[in-house]
Order: sequence, then C-alpha cells, then structure tokens
Amino acid sequence: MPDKKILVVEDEASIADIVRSYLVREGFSVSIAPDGTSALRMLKERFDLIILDLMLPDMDGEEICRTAREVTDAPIIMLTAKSTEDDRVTGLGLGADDYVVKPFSPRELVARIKAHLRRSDARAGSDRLSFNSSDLVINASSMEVFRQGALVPMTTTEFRLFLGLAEKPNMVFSRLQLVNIVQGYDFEGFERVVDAHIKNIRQKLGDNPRQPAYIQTVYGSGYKFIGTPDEAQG
Amino acid sequence: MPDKKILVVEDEASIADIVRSYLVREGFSVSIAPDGTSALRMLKERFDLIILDLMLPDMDGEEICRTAREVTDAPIIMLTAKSTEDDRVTGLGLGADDYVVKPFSPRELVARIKAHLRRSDARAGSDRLSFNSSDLVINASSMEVFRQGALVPMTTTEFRLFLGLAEKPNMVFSRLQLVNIVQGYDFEGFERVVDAHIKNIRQKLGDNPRQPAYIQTVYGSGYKFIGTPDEAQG
DNA sequence: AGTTCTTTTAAACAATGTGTTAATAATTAA
DNA sequence: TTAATTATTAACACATTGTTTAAAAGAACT
Repeated sequence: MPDKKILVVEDEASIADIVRSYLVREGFSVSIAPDGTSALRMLKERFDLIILDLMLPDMDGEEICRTAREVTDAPIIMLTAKSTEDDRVTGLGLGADDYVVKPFSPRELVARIKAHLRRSDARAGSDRLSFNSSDLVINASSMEVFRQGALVPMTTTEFRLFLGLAEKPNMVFSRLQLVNIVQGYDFEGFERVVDAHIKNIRQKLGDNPRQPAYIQTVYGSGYKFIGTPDEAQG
Repeated sequence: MPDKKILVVEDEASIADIVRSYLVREGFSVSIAPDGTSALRMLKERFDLIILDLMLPDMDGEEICRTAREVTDAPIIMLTAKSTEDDRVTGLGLGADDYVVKPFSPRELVARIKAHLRRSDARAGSDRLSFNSSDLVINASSMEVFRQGALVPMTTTEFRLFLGLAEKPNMVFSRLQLVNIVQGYDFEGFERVVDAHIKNIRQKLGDNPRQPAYIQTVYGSGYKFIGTPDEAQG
C-alpha cells in the first residue's frame, strides 16, 4: 500500500521526525503541519490518513478534528499526551477513528495506520469500474474511459468529474459537490463550470441529455450517473 | 445506531458480563461465545462487529481472527492481556481493526466500538426509507421514490417535501414548516404553495385525500405522513 | 515567448417547474 | 341547515434552471 499520503499534525519537531521516518520507511508520502492553521490550509490537498496531535500552540485539536471531518473522509488518528478515560472517550466521539496515547510505540502506530488504510482501501475498492455489461469501463489509475471498447479521450478535469459521479452510481450530486470533487474544497468561481464539463463529457460519450445512458440531469438539484455496475470484474 | 449486533468472544464470564451490560445499555444486541468453537459456529449469523479475546481455552485467538475474516467483513476488536508491542503489532497485522489491552475501560471500549460502527455505517450509506412492507421505498441519495417497485418521478421540490414528511412518520407539519423544509428559512410567499405540491405528489402516488395511504391532511394544522416504517432494511 | 490545449466565463436560448390565482369542494361551528 | 373557514384542484404566467455556443483567460508544452 505505497503511495498513500499521510498528514502529520504535530508541533514537537522531534516527535514529528520520528513519526515521519517510520512512515517514510514504509513507503508513505508524509507531510507535516506544525500548527492548526497550517494543518487546515494543507487539508485543501487530499490525504489518505491524518495523524493529529491534540495539543497545538495555536488551536484546539478538537476544533481541527471537527473542521477536518467536514472536508475529508480520511481516517483520523489522535495522538496525544492526554490520557484520561474522559479524554479518550470524547476524542473518539469527535469523529476520530483511533486514539493513541504518548509515549507511543512507533511500530504500533504504523500497525494501526495500516489497519485503517486497509479498511479505506477495501472501501475505495477496485481501480476499474465497469458498467452496462462492459459497455462502459473506467480505469482509475490509468485515467482512461472506454466506451464499447474504444478509448474516449478526456481531460483531467473531465475524468475526475466523471469518475466522481460513476463511483456512486445513482447518487445525486449538486454542482457544488462536483466542483469540490474536481478541485480543492475552496472553489470561489462559478458553479456552472460543471455544466460546461458535463456537456463536453456527454459529447465525447455520445450521450443525449434527453435520453441519457450515463449522466442524467436532476432538474433543480444537479446530476447523477445512471450506469448499472457489472458484477465484480468486467 | 441501535439494532447493531455485536459478538463478544470471551471465556471469562465476569468480563463478558461487564462488556455485555455496557453494550446493552447502549442499545446494542449482544451475543457471547465462551470459546473458539462456539464462536466459529455463531459466525454463521451476521454480526456488525466482533470483540475477540485472544486467550481462549480451546483455540488460538489469532486462528479465529483469520477464519472470521474469511466469512465476515465486520470490524474486529481484539481484547487481550497480551500487551507487548509485538503482540499488538502482530494482532493488527492479522486483520484486526483495533487492539485493546486488559485491563480496559468499558467506556473507552464503547467509544471505540462506536467509532468503528460509524465507519461501517458511512460505507453502507443507509439512506433508504421503507414503508408498509416495501410498498413504498424512498431513497435519499438517489432522490428516488418507488411505489410497488415502480419509480415515481418527482421534482426536486416534491421530493424534498415528501422526504421531509416521511422522515418523521405520523408527525404533523404545518405548512410553514413544510415550506421551510423545501426552501431556506426565509420564504416570503404564500403558504398555500404546499397544497399545490401535496396535490401533485398525491396524484403521482395515486393517493386519495379522502382515504390516504401516505399523506393525510390534518384539518386546521397541516399534513402528516402515515406510512408504517419497515424494520431495518426493506 | 509563442502555440496549443484546457478551463472558465458570459450570454442567448430552451425547457421545466413553481407560485399564484380562482373556482370548487369539504369540514367545522353556530 | 347555514355560514364561515379551510382544503383541493386545475390552469397559467413567470421565474428559475439547464443547455449550448462562443470567446476569453489560463496552463502546459515546445
């Protein structure tokens, strides 16, 4: 499970360094935020897991936890010297997935990280999505879309948008949600960008908005993907 | 998050009892297996989470963990007196999701259980309401309503209104409340818009105001949804 | 720097839904 | 029963929302 991005929010440089060295050795890509402000800034990137020290110079760790939960679904492991039962219970209640008390064993931390990532991976599932008896195949890692076996060239934005929709067939996404899938969580511009991209994707797929096979407009709400997932592997 | 089934695999009756009492108090349904043999037998049922003592009279806990992983995807929390770093690292490596060392705080255990179940729930995405033995099914994320298996097309406004009513069966909503469900909380116009939407929804559902099956008028007050929710999943 | 490709913005047009109205029917109270 | 209140229904105009086109702005590449 290499290539996973982990954010370590920790003000004590010595601890941050130890954690980093262990994680790098396991093949993870590690970013370090020394305080809450930079943590929240960095969360505009997407991370696969977050390690969060509760005692930070500028901000309440619990506040960060709550805010982080609004923009990411990644597992959060709280890492802290606060060791009372109450601390642990409220920490877990805040949306954290795990609670590790200092001083901690780096090896155990790594083991816990792997356990959480194993879950996330299982959830994210396969790299290859197939619909309507292989009529449509989307390959996430190669960023390729095939319709009836033929490659449909898409731009990066188009692909992200389309993949985002196809990962949850039938679920209605608002334009704001779709913009957030494509970009970071702080887009300022016009929501209607989405319309333009959808139009281009439809054109490339030969999809008619009136009688769509792939992307359906939900008047007043947004768009949904309507392909039928094939069983297991296509 | 009630109605969750938890399996506790623990040979010491005193500990099993404590755990059970805490879990029952939280509304969970608890089963206890005093040894590995019975644990594997009981795993033919489906559980939402498994608490597994590693020291059992008849069988190696690690073996149980591996076997359990083959038949269920439920989170496994290891509960054990083995507290060395190696124990914990290998335990988590075996497919367990968490590792709690005895003596443990029951409250923390409950908090950890909830954290894991929260994840499982998010994955399952139980946003589906079912009434009158699946006569009526409402799916929130796809914004679809099915009556006797047939899709009932609704506009966004109609869907929001109907979902708002159905989320609290039997509760009377005033027209103002309903308008606020559909729009922001600053609607200026005429409350009777609701009547129009209700009429359209009823028409689409084939519901007669005189003898309604779904939406009942409460003369002088507003409307209520009168379907009977099905247990768990429909 | 210049060129090409991608993304965003803007505006015009088309489609659809919503809120309003007004007439009718039902319910409640006197 | 009658009058007053409240709900139902259908029709319609307007406003909202979606689509498409074209062009400007921005990135990426040579």
